[in-house]
Amino acid sequence: MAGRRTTGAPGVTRENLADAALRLLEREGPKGLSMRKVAAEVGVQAASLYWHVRNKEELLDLAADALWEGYAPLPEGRTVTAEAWRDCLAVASHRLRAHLLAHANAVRVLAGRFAPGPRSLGPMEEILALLRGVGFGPADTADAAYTLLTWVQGFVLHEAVPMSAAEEHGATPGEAAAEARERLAALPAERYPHLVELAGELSGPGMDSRFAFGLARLLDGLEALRAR
Amino acid sequence: MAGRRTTGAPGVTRENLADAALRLLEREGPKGLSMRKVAAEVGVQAASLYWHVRNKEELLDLAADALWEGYAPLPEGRTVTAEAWRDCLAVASHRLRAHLLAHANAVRVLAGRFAPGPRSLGPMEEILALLRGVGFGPADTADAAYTLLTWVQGFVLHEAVPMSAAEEHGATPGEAAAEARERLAALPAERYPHLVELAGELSGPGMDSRFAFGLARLLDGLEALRAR
DNA sequence: TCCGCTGTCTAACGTTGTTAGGGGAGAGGT
DNA sequence: ACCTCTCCCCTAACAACGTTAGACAGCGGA
Repeated sequence: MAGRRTTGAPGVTRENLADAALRLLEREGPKGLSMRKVAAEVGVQAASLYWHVRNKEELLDLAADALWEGYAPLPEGRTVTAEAWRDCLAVASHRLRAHLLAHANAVRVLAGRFAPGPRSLGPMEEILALLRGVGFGPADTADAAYTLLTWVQGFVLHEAVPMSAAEEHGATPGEAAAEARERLAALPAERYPHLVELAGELSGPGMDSRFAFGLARLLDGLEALRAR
Repeated sequence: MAGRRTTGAPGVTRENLADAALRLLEREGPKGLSMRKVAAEVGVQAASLYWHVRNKEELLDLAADALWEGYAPLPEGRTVTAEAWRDCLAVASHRLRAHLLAHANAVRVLAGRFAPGPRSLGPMEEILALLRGVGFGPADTADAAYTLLTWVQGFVLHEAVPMSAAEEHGATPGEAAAEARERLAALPAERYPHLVELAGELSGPGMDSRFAFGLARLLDGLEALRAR
């Protein structure tokens, strides 16, 4: 038969459907995700999916949760010292970004869909634990974790969408960045003086350092709060 | 005839198509946006759209740009004093959030699509000007503006998606928040101890104060950088 | 008058999400 | 042995979608 699953437990389960959707998303891009293709991926006809899943919306929720499969919690046991909390939060943020960036196509489709499943709450729990563990109060912990997570996701969304779009168009990241820079520099300078001036700074491929900058500012802000 | 445009200059232009798409998005939600309906909204058959627009993707880019029509630049003229830059950045951020939140349905569809048009760069230019005006260097300005914008968009995305989804489902924001809290509280406490403990703090409808918190931390971080 | 351009139309293509209804395989009871 | 029930998949079809091809009406200029 044509399309058969390749990994994991055999049956047609909700879990396998979510995995298949994710696999398809990553392989064929956002437009390549249809019920029929997901069905084919698990070796079944499209209508059969509706036995396991209410509709496509629910499948996407499942996929959004399955995205976090294998997102390991921080190296267990070692409690976070009061001095090292900054570094711990930093590596947690970097891991978060890396994980999302590794599924750029999925991020593009599933953005804003994180919450329905328990697995997608893993990162939140991890960060909450970190903050509470070093003395932040309940309210501050909740707000700080929320700030950090929304920022990382907003950042990665901006990073992943052009990446995934460029790939779909058959361009390298470097080309895409260069084109973005040119578009900025070509703007009317009297209306957008600073954008034109900073075109080079804004559209470089140096996303790593940009992420580090934002993270440092955010952690500085949290440190100031903690110092009170 | 059935559907006719109601405002603006008469012809079928790219601009009017973008407006119609935006209007439709807000009125009927994300699934209500089809080429046929946009065409009907401007009083024309679907195929005619392709004279003005390459495809739906391009229409959405246009709409993402048109979202920023009427986003007035800050009260002109008055230069920002070195003491007031914090407040200025804060009101700029609040205006940004309010503007996005006023088009929650559109945000849900157009997320990550901000960049193609010049109008959507207005907020960026505004913030760049502010930062440069108070002494930040070129690189810091670019990174800081990027951080701020990505955070606001990530925040609003998380805020707008459940809002728009709940409305589609016919629920009030309060009900949606209560349901979210219950879902968090019902999680396995041994796997997600902090999420369960902080369910109340995390899922309250107090989005305004949560936004203010994140903004304050970010501005604190920027202030620390500037003080060096 | 004829030409070419602009902007719309009708008709159709293939694909999508989704529903209705049928059927077979296996378990369990009698 | 038979019946029945539940589970799971099937085929067939629907309306709606994005998109293309090609024809036609109105227009300005040669």
